[in-house]
Amino acid sequence: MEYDFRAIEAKWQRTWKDTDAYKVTEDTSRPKFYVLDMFPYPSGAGLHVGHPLGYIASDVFARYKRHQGYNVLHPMGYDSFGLPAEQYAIQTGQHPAITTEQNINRYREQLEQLGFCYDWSREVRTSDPSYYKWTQWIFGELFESWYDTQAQKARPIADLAAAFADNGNYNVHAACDEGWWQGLSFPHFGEHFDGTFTDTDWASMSETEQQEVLMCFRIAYLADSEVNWCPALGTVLANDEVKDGLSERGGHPVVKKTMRQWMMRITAYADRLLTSLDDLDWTDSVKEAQRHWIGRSEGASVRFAVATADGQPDPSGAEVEVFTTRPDTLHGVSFMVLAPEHDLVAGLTTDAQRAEVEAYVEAAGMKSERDRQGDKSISGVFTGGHVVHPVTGALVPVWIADYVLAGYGTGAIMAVPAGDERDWRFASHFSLPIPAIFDGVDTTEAACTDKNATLCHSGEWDGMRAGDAIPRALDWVEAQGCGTRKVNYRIRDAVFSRQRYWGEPFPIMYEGGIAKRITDATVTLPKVDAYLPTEDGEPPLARAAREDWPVFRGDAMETNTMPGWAGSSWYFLRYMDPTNENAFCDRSKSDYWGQVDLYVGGAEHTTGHLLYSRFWTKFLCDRGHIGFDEPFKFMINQGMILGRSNFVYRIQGTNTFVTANKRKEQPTQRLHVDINLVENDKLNLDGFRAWRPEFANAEFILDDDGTYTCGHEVEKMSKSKYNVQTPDDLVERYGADTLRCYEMFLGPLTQHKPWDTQGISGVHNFLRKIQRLYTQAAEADLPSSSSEDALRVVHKAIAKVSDDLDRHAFNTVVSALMIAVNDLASLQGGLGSDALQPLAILLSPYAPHLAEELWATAGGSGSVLDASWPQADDAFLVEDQITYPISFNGKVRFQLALAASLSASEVEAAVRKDDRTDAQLAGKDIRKIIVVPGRIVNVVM
RNA sequence: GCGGGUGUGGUGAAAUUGGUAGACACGCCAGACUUAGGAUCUGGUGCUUCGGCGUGGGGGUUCGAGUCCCUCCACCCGCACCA
Repeated sequence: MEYDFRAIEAKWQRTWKDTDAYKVTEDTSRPKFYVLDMFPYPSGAGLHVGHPLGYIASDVFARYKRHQGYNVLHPMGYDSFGLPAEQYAIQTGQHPAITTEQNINRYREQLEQLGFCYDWSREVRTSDPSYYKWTQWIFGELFESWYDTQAQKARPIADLAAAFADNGNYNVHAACDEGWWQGLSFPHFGEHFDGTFTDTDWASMSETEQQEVLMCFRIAYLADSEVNWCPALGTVLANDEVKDGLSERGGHPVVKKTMRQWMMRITAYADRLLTSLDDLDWTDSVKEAQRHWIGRSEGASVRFAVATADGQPDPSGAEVEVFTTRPDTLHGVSFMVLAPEHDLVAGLTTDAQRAEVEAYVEAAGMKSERDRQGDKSISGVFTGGHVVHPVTGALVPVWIADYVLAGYGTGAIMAVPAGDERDWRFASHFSLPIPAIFDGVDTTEAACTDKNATLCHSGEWDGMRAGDAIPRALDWVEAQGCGTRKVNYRIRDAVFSRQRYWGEPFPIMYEGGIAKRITDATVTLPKVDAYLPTEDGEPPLARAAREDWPVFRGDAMETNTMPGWAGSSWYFLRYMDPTNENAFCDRSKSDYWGQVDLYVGGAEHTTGHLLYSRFWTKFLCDRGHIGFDEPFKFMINQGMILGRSNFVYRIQGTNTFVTANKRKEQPTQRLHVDINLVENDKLNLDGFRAWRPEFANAEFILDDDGTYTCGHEVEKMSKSKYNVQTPDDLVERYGADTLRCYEMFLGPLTQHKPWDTQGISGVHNFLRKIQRLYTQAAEADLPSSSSEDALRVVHKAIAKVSDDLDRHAFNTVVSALMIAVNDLASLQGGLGSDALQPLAILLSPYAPHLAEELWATAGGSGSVLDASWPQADDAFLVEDQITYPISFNGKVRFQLALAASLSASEVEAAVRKDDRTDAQLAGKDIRKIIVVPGRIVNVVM
């Protein structure tokens, strides 16, 4: 009987739909399991075979867990705000919602034909108002919270206002920017204000002033931040869109512009984001990326007094603060370097140096961040100013250079050329002194960064190992009052505003210049006449008049939108309670479903996503909205499926194409050819001529057997390389079950691997073969008990498949099933329902449609979906005889079948007795015999 | 430069704790059935000078190493002047 996959798959997909087979609800009587895929951005191109790889793996696992009795949550949705739909809208005027809807429909169709066990009733779309209503709500909560650094958690902003009213900010430990009060100009905050205020001060402030103070402490806050502004294009550009101060597209001038932006105080969570990584079951590479992004380093903040012209500490108390991880090298400081943007540059610069310094600062300002980072050449300018060395009292010249970044640490460094490679290069380039501070190490040719070096010329630290001197130096610096211990982070607060249309509007209105949260309605996107920013640089939403806004409050609405990561930072929670209109997710539901037990997605571009969703999860936990503070307990990153491109070779200047085997005979041009015109690297000549008009009269130089062999190469799948394989074609030809099994069979999930359509036939044959087994058994009236040999095969498979799935080895499961089927086929009968029913269950995570069919054939009742996962019976796994490989000095020479019950010494005796042993010894003595019971025997001669 | 990873037949790969390297497939070769099917079945298929040699190269530990240690090389990914 034919394997009619089309009929089978259509039938079961209909049945599942009709019976709501994949609908899940909370059920406290059963353990839960949450399997999540990284939801896709629905692009216009649809899915290619690479996309479903992770979805198939998670689907297999979800089904496996269901068989094991878990209540499995396995949802799917769309990250549907994004740039491509907006760009399309700018070009065509079509509303991005329409484009998005079309793309989603296409995705849904493609996903559904693959037979995934998603509970579609839980689908979410980040661009849907019923979803982004709650993204806005979370933003509102962030806006109405501050971070208590003592309690190490977020708290309501009302608590902070109450504390201020009660006792000023004396005992308040709130995360905020250093010098948060700078930029605020209230009567109470005079020139010498140090950031501390009293309850009386607070009470004397106006409403507006109080709000301005509170804004400095909110977790979601407004602040001035520098962006790349391109007036000609009327838009803000990302750093990588700017080259040499000009826009990459069009070559228009770009200027740095300070804009008021929404920010997220993720820095408050830096330490928790770092430490809780240890408990996550993620790959080291992903965790390392998180650690690097957070970039924690321990050291000291050291203050150098600014020197007056006569070399005395400036009486105004002006100081340059630097961050260093190597306070032990303090005696090696021979100069100081400030970032060109540093506040004190102007003040330190002497008149003689002013022109040169200003030119350098201006040039640095013109360069984009990216160019500055890409340029490794050494440049810098002496300011003419000096600071006083806190230990030696010596004058230290101050330079500016763009290798010092304004955005990291304090934007200033103490340069120790003997102990730092960059400082060393700078010193030798400008012929600055390189004081020797390491005993017996010549630092005239290179810096010494080894912490095992011994210090010298370093006062009381002489003779100490540098690494050991660090804590001493920290104590010393603190005792002297010229510095403090400090932990520095690389991570910056995240800019949360985008000047885009197709994103979440902020639930924020302005009243008297004060930003206020809108709580009485969902702010939906207004109608606009174009999706571009306005000419004076306002975001697209600023095009909307008051009446264009479905919800308008206050004097003005916030016109920025949220960045792409807003909606994806919490979507895993919405799946738990997708239609709740009163909460983002009911606490009882998030308590039940809890953390994601298995998160599957690509490792590319996930560092930010993971960081932000971890941040929001911790915040929601702090505020009591959920009961856990890490979203994804365990994560697998699937590898990319690469395309296999085919090439034809055109002889230069002709319309003649030469087969790959003969192309070396003349100069040729290599052209991508559509893989659909190639079978087994042989070109379909007629198809090629019909492919494009210019090839209609193509001539060919063929192989001697009359065929045209194409060249091939493994590359990323892309339309322009004509190597895209869609799942649709393959489902049509082989069925979803075959495609599912094949994608898993291809190789380890986490590895990148090339797609090879040829191999799919092997998996397809396997499914046909297994169906034949069942039909034959059914024709033999399906006995209830099978032969012992058959049961051995099945129980071996049960053990292997269960074990492999438990360690997420998805590829070897298919092999194990193939082996079982091959073995059963060669038994020629003896198959009954006690073998065939468990086998159908083993198959069902991979080939759910066929498994349903086989389950029914094998006399199973109901759907296979809820059949309990079979247990391997040890009685069928133990062998009574073991064929030992007998090796001599590690080389296997013959096999010896022995009873499995024999002890090691009995095995040894049997080996000694065997005639073949004597032959191998050839007169030599046996020094030792190693017996590994059940495994191997090694005779040492 | 730093961090992470990978390296095994013609190809995708397997080998879970150190115990017969190459399972399972693709491809290829030969044959059968048939005559044109994207069909099915059977057998073979790491290399070999038939002694052996083989998991990127070299060294080590071990009775025994793809697996552990040292070292070097190649490739891929991420970060990249982070003080």
